[in-house]
Amino acid sequence: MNTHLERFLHTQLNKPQQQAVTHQDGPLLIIAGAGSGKTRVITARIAYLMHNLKINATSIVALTFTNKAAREMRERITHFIEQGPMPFIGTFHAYCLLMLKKYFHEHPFTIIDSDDQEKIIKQQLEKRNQSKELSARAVVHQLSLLRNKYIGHEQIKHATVGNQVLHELYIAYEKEKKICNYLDFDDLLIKTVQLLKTDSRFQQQVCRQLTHILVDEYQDTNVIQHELIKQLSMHNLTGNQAHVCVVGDEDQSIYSWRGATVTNMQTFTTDFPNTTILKIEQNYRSMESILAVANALIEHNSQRVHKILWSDKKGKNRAINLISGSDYQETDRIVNALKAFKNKYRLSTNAILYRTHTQSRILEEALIKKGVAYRIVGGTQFYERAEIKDLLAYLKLLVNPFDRISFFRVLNTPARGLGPKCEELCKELWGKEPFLTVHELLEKIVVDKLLPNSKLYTIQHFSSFFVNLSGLTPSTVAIETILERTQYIAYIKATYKEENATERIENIKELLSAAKHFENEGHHTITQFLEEIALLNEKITAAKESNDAVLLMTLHAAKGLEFDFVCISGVEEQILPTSRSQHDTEALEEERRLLYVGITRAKEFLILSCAKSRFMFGTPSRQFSSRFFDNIPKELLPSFDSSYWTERQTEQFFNQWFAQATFTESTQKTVISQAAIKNTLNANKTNQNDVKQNSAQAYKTIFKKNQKVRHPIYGIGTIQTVDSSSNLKQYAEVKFFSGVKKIITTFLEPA
DNA sequence: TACTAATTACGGTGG
DNA sequence: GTAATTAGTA
Ligand SMILES: Nc1ncnc2c1ncn2[C@@H]1O[C@H](COP(=O)(O)OP(=O)(O)OP(=O)(O)O)[C@@H](O)[C@H]1O
Repeated sequence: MNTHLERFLHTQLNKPQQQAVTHQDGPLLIIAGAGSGKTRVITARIAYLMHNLKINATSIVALTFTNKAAREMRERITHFIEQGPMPFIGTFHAYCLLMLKKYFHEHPFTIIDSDDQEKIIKQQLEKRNQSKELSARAVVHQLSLLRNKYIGHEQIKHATVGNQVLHELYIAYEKEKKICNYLDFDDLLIKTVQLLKTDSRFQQQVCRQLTHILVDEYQDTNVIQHELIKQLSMHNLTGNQAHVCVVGDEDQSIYSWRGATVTNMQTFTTDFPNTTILKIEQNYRSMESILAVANALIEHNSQRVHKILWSDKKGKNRAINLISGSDYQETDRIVNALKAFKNKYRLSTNAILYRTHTQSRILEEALIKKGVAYRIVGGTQFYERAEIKDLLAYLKLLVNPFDRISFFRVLNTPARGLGPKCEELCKELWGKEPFLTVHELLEKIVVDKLLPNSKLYTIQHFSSFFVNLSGLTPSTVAIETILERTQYIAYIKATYKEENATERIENIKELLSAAKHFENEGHHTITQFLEEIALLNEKITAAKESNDAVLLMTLHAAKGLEFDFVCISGVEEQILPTSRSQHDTEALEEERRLLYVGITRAKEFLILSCAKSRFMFGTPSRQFSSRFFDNIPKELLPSFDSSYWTERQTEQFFNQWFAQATFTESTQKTVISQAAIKNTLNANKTNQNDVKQNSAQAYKTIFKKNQKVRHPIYGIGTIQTVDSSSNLKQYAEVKFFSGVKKIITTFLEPA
């Protein structure tokens, strides 16, 4: 018996949690607020099942929607289960892929991402001369919603009746995928559910041993995932329904844009009769002053069941609203805050969260400049980079010779004279004979001499790239051979500038080391490699968590995680809530939940940050603080406008906030707002030296007419005139978005 | 016919 | 800032 676990069960869980962990009769639905220990229940329950009830690892499956949340679960479980087999813990998509890989062998398949989906639709739209009026992206999204909402091809098709265009596009899209042996992400779920319903052998193999199913973040599941759980629970050998345990929080539902519906939680009891419902309202994560902010905010949503979370962690003044003059200033302030907190907390317990990936760029710049280690989670992802996609396309062709998207991607990359005309010819031939492989098609072009001789030689050369390689070739060999034969590195060097080229070559090396990594794990062939990376988006780094770094990620990605210090950047109108949700109450409520999720990630300290101006799509824009601030009483969330603070003052501010807050456990009466304001005011009077020092330093920077410069408040501008007549100060007239301003050059830096 | 350089369009959260 | 598109050239 694992005494560590025993002790944990008795001392580290409250009553409802214990009940949830040990519950054995029928389905279980746990509705509990943020930070109330839902994930802890799931992980402890898995450990309990394995240790106390001696359930096999293979009989347990734990699912969730995002990679990050899945990883969090997996890591927490390793605290209980050090060795021996682990149950499957991962995303719905990963689980379905695994099942298809193991038990579905009718034909090999290639997994396509949303880029590829858009390409297929775009082609269809072009065929129909509608590529101008409809965006491929919108169509893909539309189809995805339907395919996640309706079960089975017929139902989906039926759902498109009434929209002739969508109907036809759906049919054409499905047909194209079939010809190319493609499965998109939605298909992983669709196919699995379909097989579970119709293929008794598949059903047997998948469900035979399955007796316990656990789902985290249930509020973010969509109809087909709900159906999957149902199917999975029905067919094990015991003849009884598998034990289903799901946990969720309606207030954290942030994926409705991809079909997630809290209805799944509301109707859970009807789909799973005799469900026991448990509720937990104690929050163990956040200081109560942070939780108060979250509670106040979420109260403003109309579509929710009233609940108030409470916390025992007494700490005052832990949440503030920080206002900056510009986005650049905002990032500087954030870095300052990080530096102040660094002494107590490891960097990796800090996170900067934002609404959109694009916001990360400017943060990244500031962090590099100030030498703070950081790690961006998600974002422009490794496997989305052009050079990686090119190489993977060659590899995918080895595995699936019907893969047209990959074929057209590499046919003329590196450029070899097989341009649009050649592409046109291929499409025409495939129109006539859809079931030709890429190689058969090229063969036909050569044999029938459908292009001038010089081109035919090029085609033969292209075909020779694939000779002696197959899906069974070891990954590294295949990658190296393709690199060699296509002269890909030389092409990169010739096409891109020095820096850019080396970066791309680095990425290619990274891909090679990922291949080596998987070879060492026993996935030797290129087929296996592609399967392994199909659902990945980040690169594989050997020592992932070892280097301590601040985490940067979207609010969506942060769900299910927790950090000592959280800073949410860009809490502004147009960003959070996003401009697209302005007039849609439901969408606005989801934005509010998104902020709620962000706030409730913080354990000790929280900054909601906004700037008065920001570069949006390359142009500067006046920003207004988010309407959500109006939902939070000022007493709970004091505001500080830092627009005119010097760096010294900023440091002092954060140091003081931090120092004061750390001893709030004792009766602490001064509120930070007073103390901090006093402090900043004093600093303003006494810190003249700062300015002088700065000016002496900055005077060395020579500013010229037409030079692009950056100002902490006005952002980027162009110098019109420079006035160096005074020997104390240098002035410059700078043209900003907001107009021409006369500025002391001390405040400028080259942009 | 294809390549290169210049111009223009576009931009949300994830698997 | 990037990707797709377009105009101009080999
Ligand atoms: N009974 C408990 N006693 C002490 N600490 C607890 C208890 N239950 C949970 N915690 C701690 O509270 C924090 C939040 O728990 P957990 O992440 O499981 O919550 P959650 O409900 O999954 O949160 P969210 O829904 O926000 O993702 C964790 O640090 C966890 O270790």
